[in-house]
Order: sequence, then structure tokens, then C-alpha cells
Amino acid sequence: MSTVQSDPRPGARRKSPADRAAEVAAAAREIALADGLAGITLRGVAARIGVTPALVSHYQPSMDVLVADTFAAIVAAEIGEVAEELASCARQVAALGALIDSLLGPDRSPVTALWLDAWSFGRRNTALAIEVGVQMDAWQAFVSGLLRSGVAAGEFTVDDPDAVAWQLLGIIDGLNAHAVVRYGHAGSLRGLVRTVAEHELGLASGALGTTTTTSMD
Amino acid sequence: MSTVQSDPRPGARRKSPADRAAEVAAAAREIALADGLAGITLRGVAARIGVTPALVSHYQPSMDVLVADTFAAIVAAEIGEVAEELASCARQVAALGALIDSLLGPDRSPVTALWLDAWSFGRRNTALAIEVGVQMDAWQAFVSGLLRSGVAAGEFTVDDPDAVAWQLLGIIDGLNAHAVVRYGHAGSLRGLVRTVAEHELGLASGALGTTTTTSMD
DNA sequence: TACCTTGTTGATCATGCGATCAATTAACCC
DNA sequence: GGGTTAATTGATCGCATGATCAACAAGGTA
Repeated sequence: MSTVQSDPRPGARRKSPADRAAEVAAAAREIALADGLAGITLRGVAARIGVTPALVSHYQPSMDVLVADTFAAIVAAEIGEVAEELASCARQVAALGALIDSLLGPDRSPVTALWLDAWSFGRRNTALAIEVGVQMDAWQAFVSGLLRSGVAAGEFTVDDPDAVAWQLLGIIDGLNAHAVVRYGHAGSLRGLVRTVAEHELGLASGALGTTTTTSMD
Repeated sequence: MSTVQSDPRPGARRKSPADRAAEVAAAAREIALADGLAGITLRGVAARIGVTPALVSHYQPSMDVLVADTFAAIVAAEIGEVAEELASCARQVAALGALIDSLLGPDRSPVTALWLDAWSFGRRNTALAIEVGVQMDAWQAFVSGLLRSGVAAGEFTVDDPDAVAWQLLGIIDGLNAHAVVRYGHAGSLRGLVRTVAEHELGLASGALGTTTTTSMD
């Protein structure tokens, strides 16, 4: 992931700017996922790749930007992964169910914690605030696109796909946040989100697939 | 609010430990609501009450504790206010509707932002993390109590009031978070939460009161 | 009024952060 | 192999934070 390409020259410590930049970015991502955005520090990143703080500083306009870019990279990558994962679904109903499963899965803690950090730090880091907006919009666009596809395919109906997308993402984020802060994971809450989605889309109960549902069934 | 009680002695600068502590706490609360938990700083609090940083330090075991206590005080006060506000409701259904209105009202930004800070900072501040847990549990207990009262009164049925309380709070927090970070306020989302609540409680649509609902109706 | 308790101060320390820059030296090219 | 480019370093600055403590002085008390 960190462009480790064989590296022909023996004992070579110097790297091309592109490689170094990639290395810095990768280190920042790893730190962010492990210790949160607050863990991304000049000296911390430098130490992780065995380099002087000055060098890290040299490859970034400012730490605020590095933090913002790191957040954006992680979230964007995740959107890509989820999109790819959902591409195999024949019907949009199935894709939506898979999306909910994915976003409320057992391994969400790191990314959810990252979002919590971003929401909080965004008030003191303009670059990050902008990136938070961009990534939230990206998620919203992805989900609303999914909804529109489903409507186009005649699988369900939605009055306002944009609004419903925001609602679903809001609910999911809230449940995930609670799960990260107070519980282990939010898997048991999938049923609730499914129910909400089914209601919003005018689907029958269970149309989005069923695991062990939480509430009344 | 900051115990300004007349103060008989003229030109008195000295205050009793209790008064000073209250003054410090009040200043911390004001700062937290205005600038977030990150704004609570030794020198900042000191400057606000016209006092030396050393004095503020003198009245608190550590800044981490002051931050945690400030967060707890604000949230606890809000729970108290909401509880009092809901006490006038004759039926629990009305109380639940009022609760949703209150928690998704137009002036939620400061408190929601505070929660976001707390969730994020809790990873680096043990005292705060504990307080976050306590206050989340307090809210959960309040809501589940409300649900149990409604069940006892025969107004609706809930299989697992504890779980449903967590779900409702999770949804509300998520929508509020999105509203704070990306939108003005979450008022237009009340309809969604009402719908979820009605579904969870086996109520008819509109049973929790209606404002302009968002989705399909 | 003199004393003594104690709330309060000023100075100071230690820490961690981001950022800068001349000097170094590795790596490439001719 | 020598020269040149530029990646990298070490040293150092400036700033903000939390925390400590001897010294001071306000204010109640005898």
C-alpha cells in the first residue's frame, strides 16, 4: 500500500517526492485509524516512517491539510469499496440491504470514530471542515443515487431521494456513534434501519432482507 | 447564574472557595457552549473571570476533570429542564412527542456540538469518557422510563423499552449531528423520528402529533 | 489595632506542538 | 569519477498548553 516497489538501489534511503508523499499519507492514514485524527502529529508521522519531522513538514503545506487529506482519503476509499461491493447486486433492493449491513457491520469502529473526530475537529480546522462537507455529500450522492436507481427500476418509490438519503445516513451515523462510544458494535440495530428504510420506500416488511431483527416482528 | 449574590463587603475581591468554584464552573460552561470543549483552557477560564491561571488550577484537580465536569453539568441540566418541561404532559404519548420536538428543536446546535466534542475527546480524557457514559445512560434511563410509563398506562406497547430508548436516542443524535455539521437545524426531521417511534410503539400514524412531516404521508 | 488564616498572585517550569532554514549528503548524470 | 541536483537532516524558533510554589495581602478575629 505504501508503494514499497522492490527498490533496486541497495541501501537507498532517499525516495522520490511522490513515493515519500505517498509514504507520509499512508502513515497518516494508519495513525488516524489507530489513534484518531488527534494522533496525526508532525513528529508522530515522522517517527512512523523513520524520518525527521522537517521532512514531513516539507511534504505538506500544513498539518491541518494533512489531517483533512487523510480523513478524505480514508472516507473516499471506503465509499469506493462499498460501491464496488454493491456492484454485484442485481437488484437495488438487495444493494440497499447490503449497504445497511455494510455500514452497520462489526468493524465500523475505526471509521466511525474518525467521523466523530472530524465533526469535532472541523470547528478548528477549516480544511477539514470543507473535506467533511465534501465526503458527507459524496455519501449522500451515493445513497440517493442508489435510491433513484431503485425507483427507475420500479423496485420501490421515494418522494424525495435526497432527503431520504440524508435521513438514512443520519440514522446510521447516530447508531454507529452510540455503538462506538457505549457499546461494542451496532449489528443488532440493522433491523431498525431496515425497518425505517422499508417504510420510507414503501416496501413490505423484510423486503430488504432479514437478519435477527431487534424490534417488533 | 454565577452566584453574584449582592456581596456586602465593598471592593471585595476575595471570594469563598464555594463561590469561586461555582464561578469557575460557570465560566467553563459558557466557554464550552460557545467554543466547544477545546475552548476550555486554564488561561481562558481565568481570563473570563478576571483571575490568574494559578487560581483556576487551584480549584480543580486537573483540566481534564474540569472539562468532564463541565460537560456533565450542561447535559445533566438539560435533562432536568426537559424532564420538567415534560412533567406537564398528561399522557406519555404527548410527552414523547414533546421530547422529540425538544430534542430536534432549532436551538440544539450548541449542545449537539458539545456531544460531538465529548465523543471525540473522550478517547484522550478518561474522566470525560466516564462522564459521557454516565450522561448517555442518564438519557437512556429517562427515555426508557418514559416508555415504561406509557406501557404501564396502557397507551402503547414496547417489547424492550431499553433497546428502543437507545435506538431513538441514537437516531436523534445522528440526525442532530448531521444537522449541526451540514445543515442549519434538524426540525424537518422530526417527522421521521415520530414515524420511527410510532412504529416501535405500535401506534397509529400521527399519534405522536404532527408538524410538517418529511416523508410519505 | 494587631494578628493570623487563607484566598490570590507572579514567576517559572516542563511539555508538546507546528514551522523554518542553512547545512549536509545521497543519488543521479554526463 | 567528478560535478550537480535535491532529498534529508539537525538545530532552533515561537507558541500554547497544564502545572507548581514561594510570596503576598485581604479579611475575619481576638
